Amino acid sequence: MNRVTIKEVAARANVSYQTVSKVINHKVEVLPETEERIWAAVKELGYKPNYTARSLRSKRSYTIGYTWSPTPHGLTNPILDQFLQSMFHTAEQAGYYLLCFPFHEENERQLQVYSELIDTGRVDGFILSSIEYKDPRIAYLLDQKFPFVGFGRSDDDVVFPYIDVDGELGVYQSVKHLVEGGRKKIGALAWPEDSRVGNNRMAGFFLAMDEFGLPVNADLIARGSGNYEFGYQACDELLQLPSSLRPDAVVALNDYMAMGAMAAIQKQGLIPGKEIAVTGFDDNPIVQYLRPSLTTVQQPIWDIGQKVIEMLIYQLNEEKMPDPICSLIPPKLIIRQSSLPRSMKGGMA
Amino acid sequence: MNRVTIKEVAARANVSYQTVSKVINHKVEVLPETEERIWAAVKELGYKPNYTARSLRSKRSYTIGYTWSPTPHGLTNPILDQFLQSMFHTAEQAGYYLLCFPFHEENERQLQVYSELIDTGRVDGFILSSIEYKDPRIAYLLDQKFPFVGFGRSDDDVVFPYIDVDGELGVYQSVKHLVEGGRKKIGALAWPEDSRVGNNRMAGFFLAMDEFGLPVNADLIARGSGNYEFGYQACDELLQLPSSLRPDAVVALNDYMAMGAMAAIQKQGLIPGKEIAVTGFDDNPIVQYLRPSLTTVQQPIWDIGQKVIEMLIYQLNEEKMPDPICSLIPPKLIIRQSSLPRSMKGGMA
DNA sequence: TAATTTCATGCGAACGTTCGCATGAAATAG
DNA sequence: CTATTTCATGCGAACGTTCGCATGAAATTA
Repeated sequence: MNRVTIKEVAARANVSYQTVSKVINHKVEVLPETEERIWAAVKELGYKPNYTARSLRSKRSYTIGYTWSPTPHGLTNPILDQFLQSMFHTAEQAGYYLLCFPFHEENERQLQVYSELIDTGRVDGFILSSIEYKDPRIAYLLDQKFPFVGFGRSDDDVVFPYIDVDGELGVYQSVKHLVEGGRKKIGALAWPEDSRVGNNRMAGFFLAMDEFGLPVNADLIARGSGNYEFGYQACDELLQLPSSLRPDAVVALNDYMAMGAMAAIQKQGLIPGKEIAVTGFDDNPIVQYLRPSLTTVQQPIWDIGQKVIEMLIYQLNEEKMPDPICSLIPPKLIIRQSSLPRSMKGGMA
Repeated sequence: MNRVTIKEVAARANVSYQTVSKVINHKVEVLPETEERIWAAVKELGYKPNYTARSLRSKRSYTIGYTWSPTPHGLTNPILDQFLQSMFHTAEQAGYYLLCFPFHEENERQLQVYSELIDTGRVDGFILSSIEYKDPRIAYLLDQKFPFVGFGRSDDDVVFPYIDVDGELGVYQSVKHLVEGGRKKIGALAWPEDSRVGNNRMAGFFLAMDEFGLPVNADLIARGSGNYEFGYQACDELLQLPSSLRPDAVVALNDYMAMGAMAAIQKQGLIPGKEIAVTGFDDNPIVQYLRPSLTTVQQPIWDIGQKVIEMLIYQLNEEKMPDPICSLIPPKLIIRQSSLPRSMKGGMA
């Protein structure tokens, strides 16, 4: 339990301890002979530099702070595990670790934790997710000039480093795929209009509808909490519409709503992917097993976790903003059975 | 960005900085008047003690290390988010944060990371999960006398602090419930015999079968990787058995296998919960939405995360093992449609 | 009134590094 | 052969705390 210090290494290598420090940190060239002696001593004694002392002197904690909004009850976060693991791995390679702390819904309390971590010197930077419009954390960190990188965007006029999935493109691809399958009356299951992520994804819906010359019918767009129940209920209501209005496809902004929609369709004795196509978003592993399996949009989570950390570490090392300061990652449409093309007969009618 | 130090506080309060330290840490009694002056200065300057300096001197990092085995591809970990959040909250209340680091499958590399964190003084203790038989981390940490608490057990003869879900009780309850519903030929979908968690849960199966006087038929017990595909395939094979042998209920050791089993049953034109009952384990939020909804065993994850942290902090503060050194938490059987009682006619036959 | 105890606060040192400059020997130049 | 440069290493200080003991004044006791 008694730790080896740099002085013991120095004594064994017959140099001053400061020289050991410099050699270890590659701050100076010494005689090959000396260097060898030092490394030998390090190895023989099993010396590992004390993190705290190093951190105190160099004013770097080699620690990255992260918190995220907990999954609402009744859902699981399909990307959390992979996102965290990819960040841990990328950070470790650069000699960093992640400090995870609780998420507080209340803005003031939330900021308190961030400022605590900054003022006590526990972290060198933050990764932000669960970002919304007017996110107070972004204003605060920009004001403090404290390094951070977001997974996701905030308001368009706020400039900060982030990586985001191109949700617009993802939904655009979904709609395009549906149209190519002969679908014409396309509905959507979305979040409320104050959802940053939701609006981004819906932009792809509107763009595609416009591009393919399809009318957007406001009655076919339902907004609510993005869970299974809402998807079920909203889709059930769509199915009550007179057959002239009833959608032949439903784009859901996440997989849970899509699963709810599929259940509602099946309850009516219809088959998702036949009478009514359904698409989701996220590619929750479970959806490949549904009957029919769900067409959805997959986000390259591992890449995102990696990039987000790399961007932050760039900021820490170079002390300037990354260039480009932000980037969008294209997601991938995974086509399955829930969006089979409309039979030719129907498509030509 | 210039941080306030304890000396500035001292200057403003007209005392020595050491006195400020003592007052802040409640190490000494001073005149109420002086104390007031100090706290006022702290507040006015917004002083937050530098974590690194404090940590260097007091040899405590106020940090807890944690890593976990990443979810295999095609699955999501239904309890990860809640487990982490509950630990973060509990730790925060005691002034601790969690340091999360990557999981390495290879034993030696894995231990390297643990020893690195210990030797550099980055953490005061660990929480362990994904524990298996002969877990090298446990041997190592016990040998180093480094504080840790496990979520889960290892070999029976290894004594260390842990909290575990009573998987045996959970499966026992499942079987009991099935028997009470008139089921007699009960099969199981399990992990391989080298799975610590699996064997614990299966113990409940055997206990219940024995207690209710039902024969255990080895042909009705399938073992494999606990995913959807295995559940599907194994159950499909059970359904091929001649009707005299075919099970009227299947106990799966997790929800994914249960979902696979339900799909296999449905493929045969049968209804889970009618001809063949199915139960799972974990209460993945999704299973309440399946048709039929899945009977399963729910683990009180929030409580476990809390307890595990409390046990560790007890060790850190008291410098002795918690008493009792380990405890089992009873899980809760959630009864849904996949395990409806056999119709009386069938039950009496 | 002198000796002792109590109380409130101060002081020096230490935790284990990194940083910037100093130093002395060897090598090169004039 | 002296003056200068280069090279390898050493040295003192600092980072911002906490810790243990010292100190001096006030309060108590004899």
